[in-house]
Amino acid sequence: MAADAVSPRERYRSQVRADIKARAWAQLAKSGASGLSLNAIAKELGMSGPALYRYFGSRDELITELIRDAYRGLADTFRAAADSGAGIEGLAHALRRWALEDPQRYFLVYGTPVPGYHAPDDITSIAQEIMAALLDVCAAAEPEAPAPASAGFTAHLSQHRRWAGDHPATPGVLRRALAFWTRMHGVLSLELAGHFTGMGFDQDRLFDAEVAELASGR
Amino acid sequence: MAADAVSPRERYRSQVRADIKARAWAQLAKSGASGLSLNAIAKELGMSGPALYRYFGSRDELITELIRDAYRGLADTFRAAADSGAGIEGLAHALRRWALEDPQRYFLVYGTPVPGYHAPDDITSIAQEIMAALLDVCAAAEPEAPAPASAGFTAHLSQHRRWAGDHPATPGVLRRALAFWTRMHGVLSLELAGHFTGMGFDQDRLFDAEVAELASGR
DNA sequence: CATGTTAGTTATAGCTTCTAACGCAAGCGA
DNA sequence: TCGCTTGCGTTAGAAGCTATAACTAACATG
Repeated sequence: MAADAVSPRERYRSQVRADIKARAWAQLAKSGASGLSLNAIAKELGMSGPALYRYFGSRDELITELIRDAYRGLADTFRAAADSGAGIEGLAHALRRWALEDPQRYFLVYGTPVPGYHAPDDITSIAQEIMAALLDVCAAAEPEAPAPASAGFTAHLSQHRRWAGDHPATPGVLRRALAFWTRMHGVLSLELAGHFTGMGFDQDRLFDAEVAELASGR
Repeated sequence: MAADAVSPRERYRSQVRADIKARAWAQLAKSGASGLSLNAIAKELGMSGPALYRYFGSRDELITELIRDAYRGLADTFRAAADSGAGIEGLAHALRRWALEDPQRYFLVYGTPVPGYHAPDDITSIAQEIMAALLDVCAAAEPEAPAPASAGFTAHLSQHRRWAGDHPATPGVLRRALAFWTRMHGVLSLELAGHFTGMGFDQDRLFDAEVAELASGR
């Protein structure tokens, strides 16, 4: 029955944690990760600084939680796209929508690394979920075009496929998944960082062109 | 005669500025931009905190100077490669060498943007130098392969080429330069951020494969 | 030599993260 | 229902940061 009934204390606690994270996301979007201030969040919530440490042990712990949620959201987005039968183009556009929704969230996952920082294990396992969904989509896509220029590397991949876990992907699919990752990240992160602003061309079209070349096996 | 003789004061001043920047680069490589501390640098140089403000007006000013130097170094690297007749492969490997030399320096240019920050004009003009060198190399490369998948975008580029300045590049060259930028950045920044570590494959080979596909017009 | 410039100092304000010690109130078990 | 425990929030404070202000000492120039 009420085996999963949460105590009022826990209800309140998780509510406050959610409030804190909501403010943290807002600050992150406005000022970036370096501008995230626990003190400021506490004041916004009407409580005084150190109270926040009841909910998150440190600033790093809060940021790690945000990173975890970002990975989780991206994994869900990829999984939903893969399960709904989206092809490579569909997955690419789902990725771009997710990224444009909150660029700083994207950079939390794929942005500048902090030299000392190591993500906890459960985050790397979410990263594997993302890769698995990507492999699913690539495997279901059109039979791969040859791509002779990187035939050697594809052969290399067939002997170094531990990162794909137990996914039954052909070497060509592995190659395609890596190409998806590197190319989509390349065009997307430059766009999100604003390196294309003022250049005059249509950024939607650039992305679509990259997707088209990728999907056509080129 | 001694019209360009610098006074001992100026000599000393620029020497101290250089010392400060050297320490700043070291801190940056070790702890990233967020871990850069003016106080720590001052103590390392044997002077007390506020003395440093004689040389740099603020922390932001110092970081902007580092960003400027990073852009300058990348522009020089590109220019040298272009002038020595390097092809697309040569330029790509020059870029990768420069990036691996100091990953945080690369991320200073192409990493996570800080929402409020706008680079001063002289930095964006260095960015145009970089683009010009890239266009030179792409223009001198093999006659462009068709790349039919993005023919529409190439046509779009031919009408939005203000960003190329007065460079006499064909639309195909413009397209190729953009592809170089997005793809090389994609694979490089993932490598530098450590997203490939532990995946098992050879990162040199992945980069070479991406370069090969790019250079073959695919 | 006198004067102005510049590099360094200390003191201080205001911000940050984070720890420690305390009070109060809400929930839980008997 | 009573009392105990648990946990939340408080203030105080340490240690760090950026940055400014006021002052001193050394230097360069008229």
